[in-house]
Amino acid sequence: MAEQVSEQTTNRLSLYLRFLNELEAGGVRTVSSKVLAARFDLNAALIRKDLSHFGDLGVRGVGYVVVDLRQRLRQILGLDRRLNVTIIGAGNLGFALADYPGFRKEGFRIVALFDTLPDKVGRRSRSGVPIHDIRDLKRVARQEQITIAVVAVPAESAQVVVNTVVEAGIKALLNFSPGALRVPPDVKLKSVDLTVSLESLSFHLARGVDRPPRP
Amino acid sequence: MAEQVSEQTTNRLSLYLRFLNELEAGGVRTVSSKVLAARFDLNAALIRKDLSHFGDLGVRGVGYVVVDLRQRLRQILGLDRRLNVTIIGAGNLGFALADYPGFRKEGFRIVALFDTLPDKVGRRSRSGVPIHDIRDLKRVARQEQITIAVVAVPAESAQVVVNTVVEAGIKALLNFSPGALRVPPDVKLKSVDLTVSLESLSFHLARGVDRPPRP
DNA sequence: TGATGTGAAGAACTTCACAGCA
DNA sequence: TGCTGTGAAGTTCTTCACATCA
Repeated sequence: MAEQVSEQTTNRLSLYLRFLNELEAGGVRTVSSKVLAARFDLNAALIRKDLSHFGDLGVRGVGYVVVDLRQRLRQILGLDRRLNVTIIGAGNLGFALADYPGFRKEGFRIVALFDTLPDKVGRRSRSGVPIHDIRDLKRVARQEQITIAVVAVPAESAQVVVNTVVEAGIKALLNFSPGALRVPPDVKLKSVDLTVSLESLSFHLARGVDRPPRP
Repeated sequence: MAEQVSEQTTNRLSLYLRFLNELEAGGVRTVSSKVLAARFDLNAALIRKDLSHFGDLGVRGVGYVVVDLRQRLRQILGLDRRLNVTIIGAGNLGFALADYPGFRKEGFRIVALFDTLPDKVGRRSRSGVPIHDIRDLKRVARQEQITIAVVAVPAESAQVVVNTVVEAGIKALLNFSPGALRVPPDVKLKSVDLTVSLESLSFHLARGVDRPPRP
């Protein structure tokens, strides 16, 4: 239970949790690894392995008790506490993310936007998130107890911004800028590279996605 | 050279290409797998393996000729042709993506937005992308030769929208909605799940990102 | 009986180490 | 000599198969 848990397992835990939310809302009492597997097109053993990292969460012969597993997953994922998020970069993407309803749903709160442009600073996003000057990041981060930063700035300024964020003591970053960024080992950086995603699609189109599957 | 190439390899090819663009702009003649490896914090052998899937692209004792490798990668990734992209969902996120400069850079052209709301249809995004009625998807897709669709709609409508896109003959989808979506085997679906990404960060915060690295 | 938890087998991916060639 | 291309070894992740237990 104290071992390393892989990134892949972690990501799947999120998916399981989302499904458990639905099941609980629907009043379902228990769920088996088989049902979870069917839902996500995964192997049932993989789901049991994923969950077994965190103790014996299931009941033999029965499956997993929905309310219990849901609560446990929320705890494991750290969603049982307040998570204050900031978005750096009040451009189109930053604004869209600030108002993205999906974030709010699982308990994340977008508490601040940051930018450098004087005519943006002082304003608010549509949903009311205030825009601060990036120079105030450290102070605001402490005041608002921000633990996660979303970086949505142009590629050129990405590394500088990331450095600023790290200096402000924030240990978890979700980055939307392209390019290789460096962070200290105690900081967790997760990147969403939109260009890589599109190019991967282009590759599949170029190759032909319908070539015969492995023999 | 005709074998299966893994998703992971494909994604890295995009990164290599981006770096080669910089090198070519800087007038650099050749680059070794070692230099590429240092840049991306990868093993040099991995880079050689990635590239060797596509023939003998390098020169022993020298490395890779920048202009040649760049051109070859663009070809492999299917970027040597026009790639017309549509965005389904003219909400905050859809608009932000439509105007995202990173897409245009590598030759992707956002040619259309789609939505269902009558007061959005007929308008244009800031950068001038016209918004169509989703019911016209099939016609517009053919007219504009759209090969890639970006899905940025609320979770509830995602599967319906994906079905519509598939019916319109589009074989490559980049999806931003949460949840498990189904597509036929000849369609390539790539999903960016923002909630999963944030929850993965939350997990690392909860566990402590600075626990001792593997012994 | 039915579904979990898990050691062992298998598959996929990465790194090592070196032959081979400019 | 220097760097690629690649078989073999190593590592990580997934699936199989079954003992175990409610």
